[in-house]
Amino acid sequence: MESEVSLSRKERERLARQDEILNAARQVFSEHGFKNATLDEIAEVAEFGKGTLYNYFKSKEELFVSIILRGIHHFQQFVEEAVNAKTSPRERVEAYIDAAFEFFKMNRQIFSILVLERSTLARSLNGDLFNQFCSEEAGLLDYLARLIGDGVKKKAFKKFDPAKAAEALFGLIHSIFIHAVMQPDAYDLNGNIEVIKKIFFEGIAASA
Amino acid sequence: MESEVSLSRKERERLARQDEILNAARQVFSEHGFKNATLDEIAEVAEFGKGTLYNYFKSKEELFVSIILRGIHHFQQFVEEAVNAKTSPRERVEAYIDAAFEFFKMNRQIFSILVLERSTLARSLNGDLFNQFCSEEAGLLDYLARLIGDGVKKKAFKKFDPAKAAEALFGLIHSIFIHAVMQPDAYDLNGNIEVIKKIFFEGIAASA
DNA sequence: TCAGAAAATGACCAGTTAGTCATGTCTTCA
DNA sequence: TGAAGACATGACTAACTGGTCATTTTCTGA
Repeated sequence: MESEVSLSRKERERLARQDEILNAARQVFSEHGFKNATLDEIAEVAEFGKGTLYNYFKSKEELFVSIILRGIHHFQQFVEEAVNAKTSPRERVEAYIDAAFEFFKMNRQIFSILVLERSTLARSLNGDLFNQFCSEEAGLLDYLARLIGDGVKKKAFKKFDPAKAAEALFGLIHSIFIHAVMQPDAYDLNGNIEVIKKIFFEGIAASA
Repeated sequence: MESEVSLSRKERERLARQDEILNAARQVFSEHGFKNATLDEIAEVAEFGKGTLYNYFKSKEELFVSIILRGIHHFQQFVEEAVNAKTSPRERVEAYIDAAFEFFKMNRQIFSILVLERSTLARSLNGDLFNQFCSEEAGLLDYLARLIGDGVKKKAFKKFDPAKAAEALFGLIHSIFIHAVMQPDAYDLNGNIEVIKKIFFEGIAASA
């Protein structure tokens, strides 16, 4: 009984091995996509036998979803921290956008999974796991919608349905992620961030 | 030699059969996605033997790409017609947006393929076919960029890089398509079109 | 040190499916 | 009418891969 607050060595070791597997899987999934990735390759990269993977995860799907849910969590934590450092609604939304891209730059692998596969998840996953994903994603959207709704209340933004505006901003961010993932070199990421910020806040129409 | 300008009966019949196959394939691909769709099901829906499909298409990939390229062509034709009916830059871009959604409503199947699979095409297709798709898609983007560039020149729009603004508008439109495809019922399509138009032209920031 | 538990392993199985091809059917036209 | 080519067909094959499990290896505690 040497564990008081923390986990026993065995438990820690088990978690460390699970982490190894998750990292290997993230790499392989991000290279080949869910369907094309094979458990044989994941096992090889993780330096475990294939059978061992099944001591840690019930199925390929569950392994995949674990990676995605982890990624979403880290992302949400990261942007919340950045947003909380600001006070005015506009600054907070800008902080959100900046943090999103900051996180993207640091976590390309998880994003190439999230961004490229998101739209086909419904077909890749069984109902339960897909619903888990959906509610996590809805959480992300809700948070952004609250940020925007706050700005609307404070008259910093025009009268928009916050949920719809959040969806739109997601779409703008998403489109840049996709382009950046598909042409990793020679993509003017920073320039594009400025463009979508300017469009989202000011629009393209010339002032009257 | 009864054919002068048009095709012989044989050629016409062949094209008609090819069309049947394409229609069946579009239906099956839109239901299951590229990877999960099977040639057996396509053959069954088309009411041909599986072997027959190979008299018309070299491979599953080629069949898939044929459908996509056709879809893109029809889309481009349709929006150009709508855009040409207008003169001012803003009206033309609005016409583009409206036409895009009009076309979407009339062609859900092809869009559920284009929108859901676009991001994974690089992994589904061999290099040549993927490049074909890319250049077609680049054509779509170029056209929209020219519309916007025209507005910038005429001072109807702010000084934006037209290519980047076009990408952004694509992202906005795309995000609505995805949501609409993923939750076909109970999605306020028209409301969302208005929102992205308002955002794209005016932005969300309250006027100073 | 060693017996028994826990964990790792990878050959194997079963299901799936893109693509083939030998055979059968239809069309054409002399 | 019938020979010859064109076209349709679906049973079959070969390749792939998620998941299993009997066996081996490692760990643990007395």
